[in-house]
Amino acid sequence: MPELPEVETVRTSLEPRIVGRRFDQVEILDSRLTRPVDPAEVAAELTGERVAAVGRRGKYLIFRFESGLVLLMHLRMTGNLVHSRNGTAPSKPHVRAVVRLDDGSDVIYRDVRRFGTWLVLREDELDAYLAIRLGLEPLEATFTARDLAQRLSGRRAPVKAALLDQRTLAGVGNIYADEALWRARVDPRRPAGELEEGEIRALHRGIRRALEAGIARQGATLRDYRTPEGSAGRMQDEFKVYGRTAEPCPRCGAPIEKTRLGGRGTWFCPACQR
DNA sequence: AGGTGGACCCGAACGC
DNA sequence: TGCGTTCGGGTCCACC
Repeated sequence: MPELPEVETVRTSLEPRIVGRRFDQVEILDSRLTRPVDPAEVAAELTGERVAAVGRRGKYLIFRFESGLVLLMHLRMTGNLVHSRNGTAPSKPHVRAVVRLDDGSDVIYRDVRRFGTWLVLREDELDAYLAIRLGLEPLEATFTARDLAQRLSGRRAPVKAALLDQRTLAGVGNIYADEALWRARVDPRRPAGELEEGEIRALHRGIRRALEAGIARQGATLRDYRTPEGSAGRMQDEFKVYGRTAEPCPRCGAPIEKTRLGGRGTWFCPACQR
């Protein structure tokens, strides 16, 4: 599932391949992708646009065009971008859109579960759209433990549920939430507002370290995620707790437990996460 | 008002 | 073997 590290890896890989290129042809094969907007309308808007920059905010990819148009893309769970230099779009299953660039290469969007979204906005609409959905960027230098404390204070929801809320901070999903809480030695079931100052600092550090580790390994490939060059990430080999039911905690050796929190599978060490 | 659970999807894993 | 059921997860939305 693409979370911040996976989306950042996609952004980094795509940037040199797409900046300066023009969208020559745009084919949108699944109307769910642009719903409620007609896919033909979106394809027409994007055709002829030249890419000025590829950005990221939380789990969103942001394609900025020279005209001031913006394509805001969310991969959700199984969305996947492939860059094909030869141009020939590989006849793979679940292709939902194809963009032919002016150098003859193709950007292919695949999505098994069809949850991903493409939204076209004007540059001046972007900040407002993102501001109501997303909190601070956890890897920005301006994101401090104090900011985290402020976002968590007074909240009775389990701290993991608060981390999954994208308005608390942007980009942490189910995997990195569990990994960050393990690093911070914090029990995911604790009410967010009851964490002490030292625990907040540890959590702040744990979030950043977990996300940085994910970026350094080009994300985690469990099933669908691939970089645009088609390679798998390696972060799944470094998971401390995620998906490791009954395996020994890498820190204290106690068996990892699985529970359910906020409707999601949650893995933690019952001995050293307090 | 903040918190929670279901809907949206579909392939894989599981159970009988 | 084969079929039906369950699972999973990001975001939105309805409902407490």
